[in-house]
Amino acid sequence: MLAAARQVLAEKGFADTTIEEITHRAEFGKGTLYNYFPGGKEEILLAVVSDLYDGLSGLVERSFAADAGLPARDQFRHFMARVFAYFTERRELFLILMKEAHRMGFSGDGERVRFYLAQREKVAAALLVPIRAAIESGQMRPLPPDAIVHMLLGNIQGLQMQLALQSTGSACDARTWSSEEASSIVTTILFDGLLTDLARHEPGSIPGVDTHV
Amino acid sequence: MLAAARQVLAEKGFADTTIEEITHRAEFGKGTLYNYFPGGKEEILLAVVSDLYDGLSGLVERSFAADAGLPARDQFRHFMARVFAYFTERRELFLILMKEAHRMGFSGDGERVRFYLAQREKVAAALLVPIRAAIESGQMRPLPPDAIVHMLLGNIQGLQMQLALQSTGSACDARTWSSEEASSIVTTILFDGLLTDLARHEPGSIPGVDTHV
DNA sequence: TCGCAATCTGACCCGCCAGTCATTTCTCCC
DNA sequence: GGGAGAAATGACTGGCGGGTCAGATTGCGA
Repeated sequence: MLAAARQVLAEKGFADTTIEEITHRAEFGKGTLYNYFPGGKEEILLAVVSDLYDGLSGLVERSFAADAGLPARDQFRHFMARVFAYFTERRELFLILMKEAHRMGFSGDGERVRFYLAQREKVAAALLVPIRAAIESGQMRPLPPDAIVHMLLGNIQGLQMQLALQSTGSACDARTWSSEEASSIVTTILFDGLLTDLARHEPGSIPGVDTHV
Repeated sequence: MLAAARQVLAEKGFADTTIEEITHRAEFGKGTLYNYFPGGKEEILLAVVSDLYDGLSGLVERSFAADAGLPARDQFRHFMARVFAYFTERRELFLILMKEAHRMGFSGDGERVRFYLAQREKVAAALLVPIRAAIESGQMRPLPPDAIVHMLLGNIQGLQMQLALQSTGSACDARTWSSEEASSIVTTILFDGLLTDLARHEPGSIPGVDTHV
């Protein structure tokens, strides 16, 4: 039942998904769905999203547990390759993330927003552990860990979008990347930075800003 | 009219927006909207999104033009601060980006996908110019420019989401960042990398990957 | 085999809203 | 002022889909 909902939600998005399509694909009657999910469409969306984030935070925990002891850089590179692979095999999860999950955070409905934040927190909390560890062991620059989490997630999403879009025909010019290449690139940028050594001044301090145009 | 549509779309999202609410807020009759936008709801969404991306790519061009001659690092730091400020002042644009723009890229409808890619291309093309320049001048690591674009956009979105969510009450523990702080953090990570010098081995090469768990 | 409860079912109801179009209001030129 | 064309209007309609509930089906224990 959840599987059917996941499929349809990924294909059409919440708004265009009809209860009938879900139940039909699950080979159930419409009323049955309301036995399991009295809250109707809304509740089933929440269940699917909650599942999704559980899967993600589980992946975070398993990945870093498997790589305990390795240098931080390798831990994160492996982790990202696994995330890319995970979403590549489960396209529908990524689509739901894109289409529905994020928009919940901005829905204006306090209830939903709290739910969304709680979901996101699952993943963020799991990621904070290895980040804090890497900072404490002196391998990672002591920047605000939350910021690192958000950038990491943003990067993954950005590249994953690129990977997803390139498969949607389109893409015209760009060559395509495998998830290994993608994770290498992300890791290089994140850990080593974009600057060449030539242009590097004094990494380690956050310089001040004056940016008024 | 577009302004009204922008407001309502930002508040409610495409699916929950009614034509009546747009026209009412614009102080027009419903029929009038169909004079200007015969394509109805769909067409008005496209118009708003197209506007949005024009604004963004304009910002890219203006920002880098204003900073021509500065080191790449400063150009990009200023640029990001401007983007954060831009979206902070125009919350509704960011909300539309979150709620509607991205999902178009995965809508399954070829027409929409092509439109979305064209919009995104506007911004990507504008960003490629300074990135290529920075690589050619030896200031930036010679990674695939498209990848850099996507990561940059992903980072901006990730942090901007954080900025937006922290204002939505919530946020519990985390302290809040200004757009200057945010852009400093992003710049530091992007340009200098996460590694401390201690842990840095040989920046400049992209190491191979073997990531099968 | 029967009876009862738990589960399933889908026809139906009802509110909602995109899009239409006959009518009214504006505008501008003679 | 008058008239013709353009622009604006909003009551109306058709259909669509979320949610309900009375009845059908199943499963199980006696």
